Amino acid sequence: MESSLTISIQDYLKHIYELTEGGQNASTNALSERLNVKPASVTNMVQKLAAAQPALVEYQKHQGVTLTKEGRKAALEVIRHHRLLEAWLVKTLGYSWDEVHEEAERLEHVISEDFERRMAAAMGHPLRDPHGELIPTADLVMPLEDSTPLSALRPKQKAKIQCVKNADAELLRHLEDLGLLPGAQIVIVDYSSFDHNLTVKSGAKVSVLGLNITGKIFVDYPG
Amino acid sequence: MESSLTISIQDYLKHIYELTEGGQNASTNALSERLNVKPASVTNMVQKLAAAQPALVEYQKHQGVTLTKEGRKAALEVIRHHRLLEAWLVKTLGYSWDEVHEEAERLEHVISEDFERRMAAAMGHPLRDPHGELIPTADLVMPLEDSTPLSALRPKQKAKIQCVKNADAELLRHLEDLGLLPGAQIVIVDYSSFDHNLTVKSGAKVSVLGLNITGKIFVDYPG
DNA sequence: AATACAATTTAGATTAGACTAAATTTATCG
DNA sequence: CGATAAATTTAGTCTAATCTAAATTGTATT
Repeated sequence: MESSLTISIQDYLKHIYELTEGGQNASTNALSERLNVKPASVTNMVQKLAAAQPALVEYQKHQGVTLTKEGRKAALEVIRHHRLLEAWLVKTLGYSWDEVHEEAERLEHVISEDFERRMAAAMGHPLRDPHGELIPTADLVMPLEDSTPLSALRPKQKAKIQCVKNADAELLRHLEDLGLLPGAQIVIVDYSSFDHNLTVKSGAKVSVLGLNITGKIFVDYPG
Repeated sequence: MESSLTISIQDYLKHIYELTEGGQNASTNALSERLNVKPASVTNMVQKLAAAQPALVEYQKHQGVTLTKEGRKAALEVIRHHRLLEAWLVKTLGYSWDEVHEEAERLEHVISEDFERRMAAAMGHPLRDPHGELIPTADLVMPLEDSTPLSALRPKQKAKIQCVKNADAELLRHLEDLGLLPGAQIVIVDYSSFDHNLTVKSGAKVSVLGLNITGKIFVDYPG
């Protein structure tokens, strides 16, 4: 009985959170895509959710959904579970960063708070998961990102890859082949609007555009 | 999509398996108790299950349920997950043997076969879980128990505790306090039908009857 | 063999979460 | 500013798993 929220409510909260990070509302259509549920079903669910849990979720017809502060915490709980699990599975069972997401996706809903604490402690309370994503703290605060999007860098700048966001397994494997994992040192070779050419420290030259990239690569502020 | 069985079907199979180990059928009432579901619901579910998965489950009105060979394998899969998870959680996250059951109960339904393999490999393919229960093999065979019920021992016999079955968390804590964990050396002090008195190696004298015992303690054949 | 009790099943209702099709609202753009 | 497209919601249906209450079947006992 650790949590009275059903699995799918946790999923709704998580995806509402992710869609509202930029400050906007989460539209039923956007949620529909992410959840693989038809828009009409999302409307229905979101209406019930807002009626049943007004402390978590705010909904207005045709305006989409937002989370309350408390709702955001509930979402961060799920995200913390997910990211700790990814880190844990990579560390203790040798999962690779492209395999680990799917497994964590299922486990995140069923682990106890005790499990969460034990994992965190066993890893020394890590700040980031294997993709470099920030892990919400135990008191459910999302730390501030202290790095910069790739597109903010100028040619010749040196940087270290910090985080690879929203990439699917195939892209992750590709990036790994190229050595573009979190921690990799890179130098910006050429740069124009969306044509990011960069060289990893080893000297290999890669076109990020050539990877048909959909996610974003974040890097440390260069020193 | 690893498995097309829903969670509750897995639970039905697992409990049918456990109830039919002695060769009998599993009655709807017995299942009802274990699953915390009303008998009428069990009948209903079991009828649907047998209709939908005749390769797994056999059902006859008023005669209860049995598993086919294939059904038994499906059940052993869940039991293997459970026992590997218990071993894994105890080993890597420091869970105690009385805490670990509940967590494994939830996780057993959502881990992948890959997860199962990785755990098994990481622990060197253990034969028993923390309670001493045998872990079904990777090809889903339940190994033969090579130890003996406590009640088969005679006074003065020495033995080593191998397995503590079906005990709840409270009893497990009590047994732990007394040093009666798997691996403990014991000597049978007195014995009469159900009044098992035994002495642990350390010298403490314990009445197993006094513990109001509900599970069974299995021990190695004494040498 | 008759009766009574327990176990099991049937029948019908309920709930949650999804779906489709149709209606409505909002946005866009000549 | 009105027409059309896109997004959203409404209304009604479906399925799975449960429930309760009532009916039935099986079992034991005298």
